[in-house]
Amino acid sequence: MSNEKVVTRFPPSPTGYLHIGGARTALFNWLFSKKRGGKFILRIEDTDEQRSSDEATRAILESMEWLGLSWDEGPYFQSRRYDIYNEVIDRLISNGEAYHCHCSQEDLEKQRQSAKEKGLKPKYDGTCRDLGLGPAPGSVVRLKTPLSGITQFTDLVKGTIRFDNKELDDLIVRRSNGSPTYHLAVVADDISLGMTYVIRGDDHVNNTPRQMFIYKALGEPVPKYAHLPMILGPNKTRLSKRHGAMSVLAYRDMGYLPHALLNALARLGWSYGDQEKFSMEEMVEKFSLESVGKAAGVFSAEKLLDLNAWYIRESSDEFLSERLTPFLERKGFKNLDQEKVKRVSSILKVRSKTLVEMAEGAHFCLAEEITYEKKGDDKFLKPSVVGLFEDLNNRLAAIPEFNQEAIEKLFVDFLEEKEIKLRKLAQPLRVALTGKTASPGIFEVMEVLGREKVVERIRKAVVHIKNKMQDE
RNA sequence: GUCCCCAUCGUCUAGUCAGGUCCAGGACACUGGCCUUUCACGCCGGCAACACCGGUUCGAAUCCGGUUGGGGACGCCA
Repeated sequence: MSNEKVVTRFPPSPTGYLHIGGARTALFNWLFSKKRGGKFILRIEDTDEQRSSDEATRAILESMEWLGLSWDEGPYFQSRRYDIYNEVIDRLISNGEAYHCHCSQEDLEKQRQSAKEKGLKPKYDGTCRDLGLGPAPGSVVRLKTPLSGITQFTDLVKGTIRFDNKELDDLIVRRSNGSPTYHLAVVADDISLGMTYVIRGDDHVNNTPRQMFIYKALGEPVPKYAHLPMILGPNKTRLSKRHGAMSVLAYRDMGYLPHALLNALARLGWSYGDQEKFSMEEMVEKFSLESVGKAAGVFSAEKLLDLNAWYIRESSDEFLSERLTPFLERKGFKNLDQEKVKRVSSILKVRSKTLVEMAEGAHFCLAEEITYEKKGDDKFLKPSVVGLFEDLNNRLAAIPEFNQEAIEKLFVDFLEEKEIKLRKLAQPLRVALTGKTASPGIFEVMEVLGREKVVERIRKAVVHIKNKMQDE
């Protein structure tokens, strides 16, 4: 392992929430810096004053924190670093690497139009390039890019990529309102923050040569690049809000564990043999840019769900009850007994794919009253079980210890005496105790519910059945 | 349109750099069965792919060329 300094960054622009694609870029940068003992920097690219919002910034920070992708430096805000960019632009101008351009936006638009009509790539024709113009109202500053030659770089995931410089035009580095453009700000920041690796989405491949021009004009070393393949929506086109580009926070609210999301994201594009599940430590230890694939991929919500279910199953009761609490509170449960939440978590975790599902499943245990599911009520709460329920209730009230083991023993004797199968009794009882036809094991349910509630609910079920009989 | 990139089961992928051990492995989904007090979990089994064409080679998923298909970029957005 080299002792090369590693500095990576994640630079979202706060024009919307953080979605899957951004989160994966952040994750890969984070993993790479951790793996190499480097630094991970968060930078907010808010140079577009129109579209940036504080709300989006907050959502991004909240998402990063929830995911646990901690940053070593930042967040830096580009909007507060204009001095740096202006200094760089002025240097470019005085070095003759950039020039003032007076072309109007209308002219440029016309140029683009006619280029397209001729089947050419729309690009600036360089009208002002050698005019030696000075600044003027409404003018911009453009970089003087090479007119010929080849620009190439070795992408750490895609290999060598080369561009003919003729394909590129003189990009704007300072807008007519005086603000720096994306390319300029990115390069200036990456230089000033000492970035050594730029790991970003595939959609930036074409931006790379442009940014390399700026580095060269400034006489600065170019960082190493790694372009991650795009994440596609289910329709195989770019992820959009219509097609699965949900906010990271939406996943949180749907009851996903951050670790599950991170694991799913890691496996989208990166692999380590056949391994599917990784602890965060393993992810860091095993991550490498060489094993990142080149092809774009579709994010699978089903796989995420499976992973989430697995991580829930594997989590401790302690951890789960903590995570579950906000979801229970959202359902209106207040002053929760944490011990009880822990116990219900333990019997629910094997059958919950999300925390939302789990909170739903915990209802029977935490709510004062339950309502019977129509289907279960009709099918199982019948007059034929009244006698059994009453008899059973007397015995449940009488056993010394009210735990699973004791209850099960009581049942064995009871069933033998009545000469019935457990299934004859379990389903009606399940409906009586939980209101539902599906629940954790009936003995587990009883223990978690506690003797008092069990006896009460069986009694209420008996009353309920008798009422139904009268109504008929 | 021009440029850049990509191409293994429905999806994520292993295998491709160092061609034979791959009539292609794993996972998710789907599906048959077992277990069983329900629902799950778990276990056993099934379905299912090297885009196409040509070349190199004794031999190609793997190397080369082309075709097709897909994605991305072409902004005073990032």
